[in-house]
Amino acid sequence: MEELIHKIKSIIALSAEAEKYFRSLAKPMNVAKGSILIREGQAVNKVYFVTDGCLRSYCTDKNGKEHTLLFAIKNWWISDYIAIHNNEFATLSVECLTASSVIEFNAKELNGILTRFPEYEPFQRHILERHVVSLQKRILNQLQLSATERYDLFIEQYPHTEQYTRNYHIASYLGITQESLSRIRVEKAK
Amino acid sequence: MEELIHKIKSIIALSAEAEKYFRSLAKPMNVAKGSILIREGQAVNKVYFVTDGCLRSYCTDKNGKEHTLLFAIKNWWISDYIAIHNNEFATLSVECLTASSVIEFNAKELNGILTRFPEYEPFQRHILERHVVSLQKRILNQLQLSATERYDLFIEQYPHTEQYTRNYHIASYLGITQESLSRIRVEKAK
DNA sequence: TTGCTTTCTTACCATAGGGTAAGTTTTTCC
DNA sequence: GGAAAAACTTACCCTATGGTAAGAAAGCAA
Repeated sequence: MEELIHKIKSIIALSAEAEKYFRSLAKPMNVAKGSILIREGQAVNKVYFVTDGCLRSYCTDKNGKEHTLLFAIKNWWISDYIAIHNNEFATLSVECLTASSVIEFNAKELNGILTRFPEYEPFQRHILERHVVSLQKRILNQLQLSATERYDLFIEQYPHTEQYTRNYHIASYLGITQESLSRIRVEKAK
Repeated sequence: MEELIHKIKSIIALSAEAEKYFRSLAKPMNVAKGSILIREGQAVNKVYFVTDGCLRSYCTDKNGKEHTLLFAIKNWWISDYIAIHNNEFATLSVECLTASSVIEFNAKELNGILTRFPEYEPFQRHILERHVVSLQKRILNQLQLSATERYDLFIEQYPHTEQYTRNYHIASYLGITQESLSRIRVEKAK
């Protein structure tokens, strides 16, 4: 929690009052491995800030195959923003991959802070801009890199994440099958 | 221009003063087909709002192959946000696919409006949120759909865009070769 | 219109990655 | 610690998409 506050203060000047309000919305919690924080098809009204551990958001396609949109590690936010933005039911699930600590916020309340304390806006903007940049890079990587190159990049970008994730979590993030990832690993080991 | 102002006013209450300032930053211009507004490797300090026509942003990979990140049609913004956010030289180019009308803004100046008129923040947030949602959907589509399905979706999402674009523009957006797209079209025609 | 250039199509074969299923290893949990 | 479950690997063959190159069509310029 203190780290998050500190992070916010590094971006904006947070008044004592706004800080107090922000803290009143925050609900720190520990979540067990395997917990589902957001479930496909249900209403979404929470967003999570990860203080420790690793979570992922994923969707399930018509054949029952899972596709990972995001791994969230320390200092990332995770939720189903598509559902929140469009005011729809979740099309994504958010799953806890290892025992983690998160701070839960009610999405509407967290948005409300922007009305009450407009000084908070630049922080939110910072988060969103960073998010846009990382999504754009992901798309460009998907378009131009081979599966092996994407895997190498994943290892580089999420250095300690592999220990928390199953093989098929990573495969479903890279857009390949678990078996292909296994083959890639064999090749790399040589 | 009026449409953009109108759009802003539908999201936020824009004071007369802020509107005046906003207008002072806007530089409407007509651009010819084939113009390059942002060039890979150069400094980026402009963002463009499309009022008419069609543009695209793309990168060129190590083999000289182009990959389209975005088609921008009426009412979309386009630039190299990766470069702007990271304060780097452009890794993307922005090209005009048909004679178009755009409004040019200096990126820093446009950002400055947020400092001067914090009331503008929610509009910027709206743009960014919409952008995040559309990028996330694109990634999920890329992960779960076949080339044919992605093409169908493209036709649906960009209904009149095909007339402005070359075959290889669309192919490079879908993540396939021009030849594959050609084959897909033949199949669909049957 | 005529020719030149660019784009699109098509035929051929090549290859990255997918699917299945069996076997192996690792993890879980009692 | 040991049985059961889950995850991972491997061998086999399959399919979607890629690459090349040649030819056809469309766009453009004079």
